[in-house]
Amino acid sequence: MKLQQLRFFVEITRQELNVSAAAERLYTSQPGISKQIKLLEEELGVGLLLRSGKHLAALTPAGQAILPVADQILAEVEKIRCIATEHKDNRRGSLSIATTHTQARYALPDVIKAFIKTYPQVALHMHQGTPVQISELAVTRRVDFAIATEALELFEDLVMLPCYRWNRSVIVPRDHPLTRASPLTLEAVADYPLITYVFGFTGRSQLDQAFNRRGLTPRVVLTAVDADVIKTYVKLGLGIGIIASMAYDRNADSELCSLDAGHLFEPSTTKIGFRKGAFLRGYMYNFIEHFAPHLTREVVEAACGAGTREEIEQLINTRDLPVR
Amino acid sequence: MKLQQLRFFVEITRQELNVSAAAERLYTSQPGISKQIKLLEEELGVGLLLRSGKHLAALTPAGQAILPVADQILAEVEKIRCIATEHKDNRRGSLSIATTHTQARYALPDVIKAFIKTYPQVALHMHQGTPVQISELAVTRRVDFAIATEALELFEDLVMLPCYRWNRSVIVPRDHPLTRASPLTLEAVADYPLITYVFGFTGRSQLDQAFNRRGLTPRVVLTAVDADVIKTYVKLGLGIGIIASMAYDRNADSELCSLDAGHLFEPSTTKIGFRKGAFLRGYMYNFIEHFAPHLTREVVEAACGAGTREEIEQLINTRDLPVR
DNA sequence: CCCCATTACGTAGCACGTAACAATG
DNA sequence: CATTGTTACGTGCTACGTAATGGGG
Repeated sequence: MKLQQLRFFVEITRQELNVSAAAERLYTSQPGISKQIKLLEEELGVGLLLRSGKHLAALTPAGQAILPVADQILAEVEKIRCIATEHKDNRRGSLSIATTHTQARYALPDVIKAFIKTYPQVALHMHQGTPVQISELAVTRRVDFAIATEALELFEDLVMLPCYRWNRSVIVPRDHPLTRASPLTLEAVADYPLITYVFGFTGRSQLDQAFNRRGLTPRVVLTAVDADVIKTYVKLGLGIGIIASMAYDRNADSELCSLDAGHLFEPSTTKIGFRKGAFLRGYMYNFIEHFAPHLTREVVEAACGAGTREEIEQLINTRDLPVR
Repeated sequence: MKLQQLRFFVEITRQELNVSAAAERLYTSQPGISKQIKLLEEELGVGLLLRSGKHLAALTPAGQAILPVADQILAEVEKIRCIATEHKDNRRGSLSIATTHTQARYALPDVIKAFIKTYPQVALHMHQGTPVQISELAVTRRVDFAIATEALELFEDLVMLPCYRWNRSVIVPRDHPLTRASPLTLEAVADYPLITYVFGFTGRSQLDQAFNRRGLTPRVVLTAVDADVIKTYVKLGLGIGIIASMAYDRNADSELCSLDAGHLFEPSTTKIGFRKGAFLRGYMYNFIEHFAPHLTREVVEAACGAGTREEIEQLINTRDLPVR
């Protein structure tokens, strides 16, 4: 058995059983892959792929059972490489982060800036996507970290650490009637056409929950994935916006007025997630701690050692999180 | 990176950094290993082994970090082989069991007999040793199962499933005064010179505990690892014996009398253990279930999935175990 | 008829073994 | 001086690429 053979096998399944595509992705020839797979099957004495005529149709039961193990092996080979690099030069490497617009635009810049300054030799890669896409990137090891408020908990293979809590503000054009409503109530907010996040983004679920619980059905006229778009349409007078408080910038958004709505909604928690069993470089621990000071290396390592999410929750009490 | 290189590296550490010994054990040449290690270090860009003069002195920090990952990879390669064999022919294979004399001689024979009959193509290997040796064999994957009453719980890397409970009998020569003591008491037992198991074997700790709790210090004149030896010396009149009840055979031991002592001692629990993450062949599940009928495949799989020992205890209530 | 997997075949690279060498206790 | 690790070198194997073949949709 060769590591290559496992690599070939895994890649074929990743490419939906298309050997040619796998060959291309691995920069090798398609007959080479074909042959190695055949050799592997021969050595194991059992077929891995079902051939129907001249193309691959499915995995055999053996193939299905072996695939996750092969995948795991390849991940651990990477882990060895990673450990080696860490010991060779712990200031050089790369860091891939997948996150949503909100985090990338409003929560991360300061951290990233400081990080680049501390680790100029670490290549940073930022990926953006929906919470589900982000999580999948982390699960499939294409990024080191996923940072998001939603969806991370859906993936069993992610270690997920709460970073900070935040709440929302209602943003309205200057001298909008709501600026005089004091205190601000859900009912008052529900009176106006609403512009907010798309479902599945940036704590949208908590938002809906709050209205539902009060039996209110706000008139949502427009949804967007990011606060910048929302603010733009609020400025156009199409409605009032509800966005994460951190997304309001007093200077840049001087045409708008921000009304704190922290008392109207349950706070949301932004989390950082990474694949279980991943090897974290020294600078990765450092990044996490920059982003969420309570997540020291010790805490993160303890959380990795913990088996279940309940154990992690015991380690990190959500109520103690910093609030933004 | 090649699997061989990892194999070489792991084997060198297993052989206490002796490359020649590793070469011998892997049926290859020592220069070959030397070179591959060098290549591996070169590829990773970091030393794995510290050379002092002309022999290896220690692992570098990188080597220490990489070793367990390499070991894990090799284990998973084996796992793949194992899965393949299972799918190829699920009645053929091998089963290695490490256990103590007591289990091998008195608890296992029936199970083994039935097993061999069901799976004539499975090569059975029985290893004997102290509970600690047995556990280590399982941890280092040299055997599939460890079966013992003691020590298994000391090894974090073992999944450990309770199989049955048992208690002790006092064995005495025919027409010994104790045969007329009714009911049998600890005090009465402590009056006579005692022959029983060596410490660390076959529930010896529970035995000591019982006496201690009553402030008794029995006069132990002889200890042995197995009941056969104990019985021999009891027959010679050197003292009375305390052995696992199952070790008394009415026919073979007709010169001796067995007095049930179940009311004097806490029952002991015999467990079966195997390395975490191991792939269990179909016949292995079958073996376990033969040995401990409550450990069905479903229960065992659930226990493997469970993270902690507490979770396993919830699955398998010790008080519901069969008693022998 | 195009796409895709397999077979055939040649080559370049490399893993491994033998032999010689060096260092250590 | 015996043991052990490294260097040198030759060879046989094999992984991989190119070209040709064959089946399916």
